[in-house]
Amino acid sequence: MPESADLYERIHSVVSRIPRGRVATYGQVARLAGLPGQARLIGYALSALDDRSRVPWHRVVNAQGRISARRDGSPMSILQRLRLEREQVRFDVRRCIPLDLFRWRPAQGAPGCTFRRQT
DNA sequence: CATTTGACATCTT
DNA sequence: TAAGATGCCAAAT
Repeated sequence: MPESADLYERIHSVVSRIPRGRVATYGQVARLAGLPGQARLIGYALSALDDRSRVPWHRVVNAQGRISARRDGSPMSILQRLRLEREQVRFDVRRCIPLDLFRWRPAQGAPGCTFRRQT
């Protein structure tokens, strides 16, 4: 893949791979997109999305498993929770998603599989 | 062109 | 455990 591809495009590509009923953290998406340590960019890339886009932006949460509130106070975070619950993703009383159970594990290696991701 | 801001993560008090 | 500081980068101002 060309390195010159737009960062946002790469980010959207990774987010699009998150399967239904699972979530990924901003940092995780950044790492998978080849942008280690640039978790902030993920949110910006997602906010730039069009409403018509099919990218599952709602499957991205912060490192605590919580839905990040918008600065401008837009109610999108509520829609995000609704969409996740619609996919059977559960929240605990602290409004946190148990990442142990719902975190997306790309290319879940079968036992004995010698797959390694990006060096 | 310099600053500010923003859907974060991680380290350091 | 909680609160503050820092790194990072693209867009908006």
